[in-house]
Amino acid sequence: MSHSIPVQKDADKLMSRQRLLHKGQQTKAAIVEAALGLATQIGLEGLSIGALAEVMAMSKSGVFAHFGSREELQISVIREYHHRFEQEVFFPAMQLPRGLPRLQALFINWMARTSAEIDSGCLYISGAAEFDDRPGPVRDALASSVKTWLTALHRSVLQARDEKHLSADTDATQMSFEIHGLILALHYEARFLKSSKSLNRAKQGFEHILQRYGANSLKD
Amino acid sequence: MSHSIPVQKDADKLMSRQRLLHKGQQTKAAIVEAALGLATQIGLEGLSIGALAEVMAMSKSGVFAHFGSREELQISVIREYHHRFEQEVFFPAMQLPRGLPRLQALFINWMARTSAEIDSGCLYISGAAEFDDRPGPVRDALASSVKTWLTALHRSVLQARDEKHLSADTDATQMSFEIHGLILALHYEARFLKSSKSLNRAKQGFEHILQRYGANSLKD
DNA sequence: AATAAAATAGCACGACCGTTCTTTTTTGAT
DNA sequence: ATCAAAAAAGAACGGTCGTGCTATTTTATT
Repeated sequence: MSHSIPVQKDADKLMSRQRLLHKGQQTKAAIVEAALGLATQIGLEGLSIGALAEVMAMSKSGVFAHFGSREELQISVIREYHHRFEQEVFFPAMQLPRGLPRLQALFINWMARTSAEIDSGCLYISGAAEFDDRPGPVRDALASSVKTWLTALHRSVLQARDEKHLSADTDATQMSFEIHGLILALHYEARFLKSSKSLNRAKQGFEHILQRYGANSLKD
Repeated sequence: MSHSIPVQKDADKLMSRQRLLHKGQQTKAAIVEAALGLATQIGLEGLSIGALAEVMAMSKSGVFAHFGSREELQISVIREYHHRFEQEVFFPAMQLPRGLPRLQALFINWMARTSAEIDSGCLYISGAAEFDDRPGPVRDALASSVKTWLTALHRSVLQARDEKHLSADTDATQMSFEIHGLILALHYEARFLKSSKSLNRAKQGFEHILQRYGANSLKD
């Protein structure tokens, strides 16, 4: 009440609202992080509020209140994964020049994200298997994230062609499909079959694809 | 008691034992078939005895008694899938001459099994995602089946090389890896992303791989 | 220090889970 | 037709699930 100008008052209210929600958002972020860890191990479907509460040393209802439903929790996990995928795979590659360098970086980062870490799997892959026959908002969120990423990959192939790093008749969709296959095979053989060589298999497969689509030398 | 010779009596006993177990095995087979249908839709983990009993119009305990545990039911489903995979993918291809024709048939049949049918997914793919971090007998049964099949594919590549249908320096493991990737991409994009074009993408990818590994013309 | 709001806990619910028992029905050979 | 064995049903168990409701505690502002 001691404030002189209304504008200042409104600004304070905004500030206070932010701080008011502070603690809540903080723990919610921590819950989502833990949930992401669980989901990448046992799957989005296996993710249960009870188990999550135990990990967080909280009550079930305490955890639940942050989301309002299990589906909303799952969607929050997907959004968080999307965000990390951007940070670790997409943005770093965007730093590199368009064309082959960027495309190659996307693939390398993608591989690392998919299989290099021992414990965590790829939510885009495990989630697809779980939700391919289960319509609903969770599936929609997952598919939307995946499509965003695959579109970015596709765009990067197009750019590489435009930059004359790939032959002019390159079918970008086909090439993206084949690259996607390599990642999926890497994930499958590394995570399920515990094959240690699959990272090199994927790398070499990528080389084959580059040759196939007439990639020029990187130094030109 | 009216039988004259003991040998004949023993033979009858064997017959009767077979018939004695007849009805049980019959319904068990029907249950496994229904379970396979459920598992390919909602996953091996999602498969529940209650839902299965409802589909079969039986009691939960009636269904349960045939397996003794849920894990045993899951393993039975995996065995049944393995059997059908052999029938529909492997054996038909074995009818063709060694080398490229057989390899190509394996791939074609595999594609058909994986995605052509609208409703049912591939248990080897969905199962891998579910059990890549879940040790135990179910995972073991699944991995064993998958390895048997991938080994057969690998052997077929080796034969194609031996028959001079592929270039002499063909890395069979690498080529198998790349083929596997195509199937996985097909499954992913067809089933999850509902992309109708992916079958042709996979076919063309296979052509690219054949060219890459120096496949000769099929007619020679 | 007081206060309103936000965050968390506690408790209970109905539903489904896999599994174990006991009882009934069905089967198939004599 | 008899009868033992096999198959199926029925009922109940402890457990976990997601969720709703009502306290209680914590937070951040005045």
